[in-house]
Amino acid sequence: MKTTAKISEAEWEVMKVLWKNSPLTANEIVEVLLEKTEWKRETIRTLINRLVKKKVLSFEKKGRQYHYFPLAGEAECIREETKSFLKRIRPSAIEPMLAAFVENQKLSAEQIERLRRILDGKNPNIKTKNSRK
Amino acid sequence: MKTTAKISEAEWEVMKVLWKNSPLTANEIVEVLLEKTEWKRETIRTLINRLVKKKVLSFEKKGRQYHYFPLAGEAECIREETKSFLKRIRPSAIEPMLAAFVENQKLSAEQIERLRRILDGKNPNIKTKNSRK
DNA sequence: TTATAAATATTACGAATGTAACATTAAGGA
DNA sequence: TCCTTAATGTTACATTCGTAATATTTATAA
Repeated sequence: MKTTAKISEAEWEVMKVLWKNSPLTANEIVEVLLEKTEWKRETIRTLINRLVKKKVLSFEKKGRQYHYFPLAGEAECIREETKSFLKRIRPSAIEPMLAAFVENQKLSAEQIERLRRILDGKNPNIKTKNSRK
Repeated sequence: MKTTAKISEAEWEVMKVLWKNSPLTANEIVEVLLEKTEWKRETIRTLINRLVKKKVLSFEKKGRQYHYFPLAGEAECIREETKSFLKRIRPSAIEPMLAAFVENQKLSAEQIERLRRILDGKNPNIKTKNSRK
């Protein structure tokens, strides 16, 4: 099932804004992103429109304004993106990836803990404790 | 330091071949990728040439053939890629990412174990319940 | 009712990407 | 030496992306 169209790097910025908080008018989105980025208003508008064309965003007309909201779920888009990301990496080269990953996101203790659980969960048959001691 | 030029998704396939085994002649690369992909020989040649232009690959002439080898290190490229990937994700949305990650790569027990160590290592100041056993 | 201003829509344009076809060069066999 | 063929090099072309500028529509104030 080919779920979501490919969202470009710049377009992700727009989606993040709306996943955090929606619906928002075009101008509200623009305001947020003028802060966070160097883009011109028009650039941001273009990105919004492209996302609508891709059917990742939609909007409801309220008078003269459009109120935008995401059609695609954040978790799902992230899964897609993750898959496409992982295709690039040779399995044997996974560690630099992980290291960069953990470095770049400053994970909270809880996140680390949950992450660890995910790891455990994926290998119910393996004894994880000190499996090679 | 802006180390490596951006490597496109298709180009990554070429790099993976060479990181696994190099130097290789153009034809050797082509053979490998004809197997793994649907690409025509010419497509693969184009990708190789673009990578040379990006200075991510280089080659040594041996008679009529070129022997290609990577200029950029795999680990470094992965770090770059990881960074650019993580920029897309809101920190709070990290879990779907992790889940997809662990699902998609079938990790060996060892990899899981090392991964766990990386997690431990990144938070020397936090005591997670198993970290200091 | 009409002008204005604030929305949205359309168009632009070069670089990168995916995907090749076609052209040229040079090494080795006839 | 000259031709063939296997290498490499050059060109192509439609999309997507980044980054906007310009045009058009429409709600509201005068």
